[in-house]
Amino acid sequence: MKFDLIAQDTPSKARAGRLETAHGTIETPIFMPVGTIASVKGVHQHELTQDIKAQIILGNTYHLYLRPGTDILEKAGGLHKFNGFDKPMLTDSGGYQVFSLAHRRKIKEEGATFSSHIDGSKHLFSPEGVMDIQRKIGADIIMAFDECTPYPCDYKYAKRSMHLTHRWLKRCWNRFESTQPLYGYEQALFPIVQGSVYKDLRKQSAQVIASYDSVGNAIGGLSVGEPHEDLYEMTDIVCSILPKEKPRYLMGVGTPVNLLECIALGVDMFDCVLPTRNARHGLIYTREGKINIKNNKWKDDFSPLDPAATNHTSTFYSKAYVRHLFQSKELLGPQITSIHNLAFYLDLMREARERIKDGSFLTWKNDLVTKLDRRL
RNA sequence: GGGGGUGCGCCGGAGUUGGAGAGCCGGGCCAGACUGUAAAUCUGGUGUCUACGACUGAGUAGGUUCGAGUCCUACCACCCCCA
Repeated sequence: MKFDLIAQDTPSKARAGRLETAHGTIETPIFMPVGTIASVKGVHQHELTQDIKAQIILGNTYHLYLRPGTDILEKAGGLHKFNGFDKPMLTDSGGYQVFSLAHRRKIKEEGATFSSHIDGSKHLFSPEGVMDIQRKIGADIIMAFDECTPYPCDYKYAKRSMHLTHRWLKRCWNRFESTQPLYGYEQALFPIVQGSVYKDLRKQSAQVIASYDSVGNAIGGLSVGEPHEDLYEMTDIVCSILPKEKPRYLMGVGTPVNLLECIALGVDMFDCVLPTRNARHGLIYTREGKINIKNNKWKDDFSPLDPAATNHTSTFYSKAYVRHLFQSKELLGPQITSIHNLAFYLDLMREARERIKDGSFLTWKNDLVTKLDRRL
């Protein structure tokens, strides 16, 4: 797996690059739709690849381990074969579930013990075990097992947690290095920076993560409720330390404005549930701001969801029709808005790449942020 | 034509020895929230007004009572049974 930087913006720190994987090339900056349970909720693989041209999607180790289970995924020949998505995939390690299912787990040096949210059964997630599971799932990019700390998080806890994440990383790395992919193509392990909102911890963590010779690096533990200024400040500090020649993945971020600002700080990869979750709840993104398609005011607006979009779904269906589908609780409604929001995010990334390459990124970004700020 | 039953919010229910009510539960409707997905979920609002307080209201019109959604009378509407 190989990453090439093909453009570097100035005076912003935005970059454009190419990450080559066994399942295809990812052009960065990129947004990766989240498909936790081997499915980007409500969106067909065909629509992902043909209509909105997603380059890579996510899966989740914790969820896939619980259901359908690694036996089934191995039998299928890996996640790509199982869900039919033949482009790159990335699996999160379950570190986020350490955060979001906090009341169902206990953290020990050995790992995290979960009681399943499905049937209550007990499971140990150790760094080694999580590497083994991700080998079996077979995503192109796999993530280290970390603790995603909550916000707020006191300094003492953040520091202790960061060190635990670093020790877990060492164990992940060793296991990863001593095992082979199961399906004949290369996998890459991305380590994750932690340190909550503390500059010194973030610097320290970034240095530790940078010392690994990984294909790419990730920034975790952000967008968990902290102010945007903290998100940007921490991202900036970490990006200044992580190696330039490797892709940087900011986990779980974010809003369209978050993405634009973080691209300007040197981030290359993003994922977030916002576009798909909001879509299912009727909130759609447009260049004019976000709108709630369920609102009464769209009932007779027969204009397309987004006439400027580059994909079929967003230009084909009208606001009034989609509002009607939501009012009627038709499944097609959330399906259309999910595709639309993802298309919006991917269009944004596409234009960002072009702007970075032609040198007009910063003014374009600033104009767009001014326009979208407070609304996205 | 005769007998019986039922009538309160946008809709459907609940609400009996007559005892505080703009007032319960669903739905609908109107809004809001959502950041490595326990989320096709959750939260709030939904009589009127001169609006941190007032006013009006239970099919309609009367009556009994300290007090009526609840009891009585007439009428109206709808439902059921008999002709």
